[in-house]
Amino acid sequence: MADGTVSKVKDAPRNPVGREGVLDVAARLFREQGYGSVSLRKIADAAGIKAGSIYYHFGSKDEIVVAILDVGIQVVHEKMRQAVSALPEGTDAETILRAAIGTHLRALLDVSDYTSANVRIFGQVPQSVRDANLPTRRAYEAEWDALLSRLQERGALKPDVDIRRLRLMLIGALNATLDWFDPDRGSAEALSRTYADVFLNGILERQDS
Amino acid sequence: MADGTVSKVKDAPRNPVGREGVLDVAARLFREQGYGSVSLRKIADAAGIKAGSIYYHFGSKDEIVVAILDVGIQVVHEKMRQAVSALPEGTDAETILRAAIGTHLRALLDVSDYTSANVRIFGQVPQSVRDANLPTRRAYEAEWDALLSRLQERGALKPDVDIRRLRLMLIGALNATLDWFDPDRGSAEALSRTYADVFLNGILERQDS
DNA sequence: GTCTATACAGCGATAGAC
DNA sequence: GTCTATCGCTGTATAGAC
Repeated sequence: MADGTVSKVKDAPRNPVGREGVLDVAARLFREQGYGSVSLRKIADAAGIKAGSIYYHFGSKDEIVVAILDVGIQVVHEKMRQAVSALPEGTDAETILRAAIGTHLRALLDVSDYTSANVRIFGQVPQSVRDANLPTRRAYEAEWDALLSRLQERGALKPDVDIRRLRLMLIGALNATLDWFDPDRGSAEALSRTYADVFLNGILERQDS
Repeated sequence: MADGTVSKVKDAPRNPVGREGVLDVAARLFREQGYGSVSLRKIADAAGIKAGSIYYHFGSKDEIVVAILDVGIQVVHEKMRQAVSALPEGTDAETILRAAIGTHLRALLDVSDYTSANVRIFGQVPQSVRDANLPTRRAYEAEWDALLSRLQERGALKPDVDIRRLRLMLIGALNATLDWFDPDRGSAEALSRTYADVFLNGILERQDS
């Protein structure tokens, strides 16, 4: 207080929103309402600025959307990689898969508006925006394919399942939870356990033993 | 030709499109492009009429969408019920589930623009439209819940899985195929077999035996 | 970095002729 | 049953002041 910097006490809530602030607000709105229902005016309103001001930070609406889509994948990719590589060498396949599934599902349902916005609106945005997000997606998909291939090669997964198809089924099933997940009915953590149970062992009661 | 009816030979391709024709065209466009990208002008163009003419058949755009959503569920519901009830009494649980899964997936990927449009755009339409479609959806969901409960009661399914959650997981996973299914990489029929394999028995290689 | 003001396109919807 | 013409609204985007 007694140093050289000026501490503004009044007008405190009027600090600049900035590029980050716009992105955070936009990601939340896209997650909640989808692509078509969220206009630049709505984003500006929620951020506490005027619509025209957005163009100081971004060249177009598409530029905002691409940024959000990329961050959404990067967040879940990074968390998934860390969760798996944090496991001790020689960890069994079941534990590895449960970690990967749990991390993806928590990023989607608990952690990141960017990841959930990506899953929610990817199918709604213009083709050019989807194309811009593709390299980032491919990298995350490759991470999953590498993980699943490793497990299949060491004999932990059934040998006849195509890895690409398995990854599409798994990620697709997890992402679909966004449409109906309700934290009041159970945590993302508990849900991820159920998904792992079903994918790993199936739903049929086995009559052997 | 020699009877009392007049057979117009000229102007043959100019027959009226009608309510059905508009719905068919709209369902195809919604399936292909999503809700936000399909305007009444696009629908009219594809149907070979002018935008204003649509209002002779429908009171609003929402009315078109609700009609398509309802038909989409009714088609897959009816086919699923028929496929299951066509099986002889005493059919084993695995066969029943494979029939239900296969029917749902074929309706979605092969048979009906209405069903695929429903899955594609349901999350994009206004709340009022979603609400209008809810009763129809509930009926289909109840059909699945009844089927799964029957199988669980007769001891064919693991006893600890919540039926509602299992249905959400199953239908969600199947519907997600719409985002990536490519007939050039394999038929819907083959895909449904893989889904049944995974859901029934899981992906882990079993070390017993 | 944000504001005001505005241009311009496309949307759903309506009215009346044929 | 379809056409033409048009209205009002909302969207993205731009220009220039502060």
